[in-house]
Amino acid sequence: MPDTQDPPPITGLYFRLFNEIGILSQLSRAMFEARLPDGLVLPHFSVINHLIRVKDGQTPLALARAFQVPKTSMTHTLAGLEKRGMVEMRANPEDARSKQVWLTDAGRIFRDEAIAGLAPDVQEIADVLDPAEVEMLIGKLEVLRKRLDAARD
Amino acid sequence: MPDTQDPPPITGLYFRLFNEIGILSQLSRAMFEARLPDGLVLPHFSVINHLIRVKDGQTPLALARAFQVPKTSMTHTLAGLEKRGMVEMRANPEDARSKQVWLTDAGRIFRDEAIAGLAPDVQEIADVLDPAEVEMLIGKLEVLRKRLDAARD
DNA sequence: ACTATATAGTTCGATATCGTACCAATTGGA
DNA sequence: TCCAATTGGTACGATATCGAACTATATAGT
Repeated sequence: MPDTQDPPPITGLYFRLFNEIGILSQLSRAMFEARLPDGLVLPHFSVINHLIRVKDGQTPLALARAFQVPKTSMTHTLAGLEKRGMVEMRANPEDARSKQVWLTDAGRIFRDEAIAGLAPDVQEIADVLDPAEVEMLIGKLEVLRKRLDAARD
Repeated sequence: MPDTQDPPPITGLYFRLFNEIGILSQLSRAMFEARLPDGLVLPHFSVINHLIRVKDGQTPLALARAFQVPKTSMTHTLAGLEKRGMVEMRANPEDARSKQVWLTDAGRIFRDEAIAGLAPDVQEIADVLDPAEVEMLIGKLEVLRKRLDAARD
């Protein structure tokens, strides 16, 4: 049997951090999706929310980049949204290879209802972590994300 | 067109937090998996690592609970590990319905090599976030996780 | 002891994710 | 003006994830 070494303690620390992040991602996603209409998952909501917060009429590729997912994944997500009437895909008048993604009324309603349904959950979380702490957390996590981002290829 | 309301600012803050967590989970997982042998993904590593850190001989159900995944997902992960000779599944002498998961030498070697291969990445991250900050982050995230955990069913 | 219920694990089907390969349109030199 | 390289998007295949239903064993109540 090979002797198995413990990793350097520092490495273990960072492992724990990413493990915690992974579990939280999984738990929060599951909680979130439990509130969404059947067949819709987090990326569906995220895309709709992004189109409202930033602007609609964006191209699929721009959305894929915004969410750091492969463009094939975005194609799939958009197909689901279009099938359910949440968005409309139109030709891009500026580039015939490309398309534009436009929100529909159903899409806006879906987003409003999802946010409203989530409010109780958010309240529970606010009980254990106050807004100032959340701000601080977001700041640290952003630093981390930008670092990982820069390290990609 | 229905008028779309912005969510209360507080809700938006928590949204940003979970969004950041989700993106980090995705990025760190992708980076990690790029270092693993072909066909092995994060859950494979995580299970092996857990068996070493805690103890092997655990049942599939115990592992599923430790990772907060459905038992069907664990069955799938373990099947992949067994196919690659990283673990051995044996009957549980205490309960004929159940099994035990034991590490093999190949499993231990796989884990050591994965950790070694990851060291450079960890170093890069340590450059932007020192260990004390990481400790603090982990603490806050744990509070959050326990809250979400308690809210499940 | 017997039966109802609970538990451990797998099988199966649906959907998500993502890499490779492909097509069509665009762009940037010669 | 061509043609090569690039870019936007999709089709397809492999694998991951997970819920529902199923089998086998264990346990609890009578």
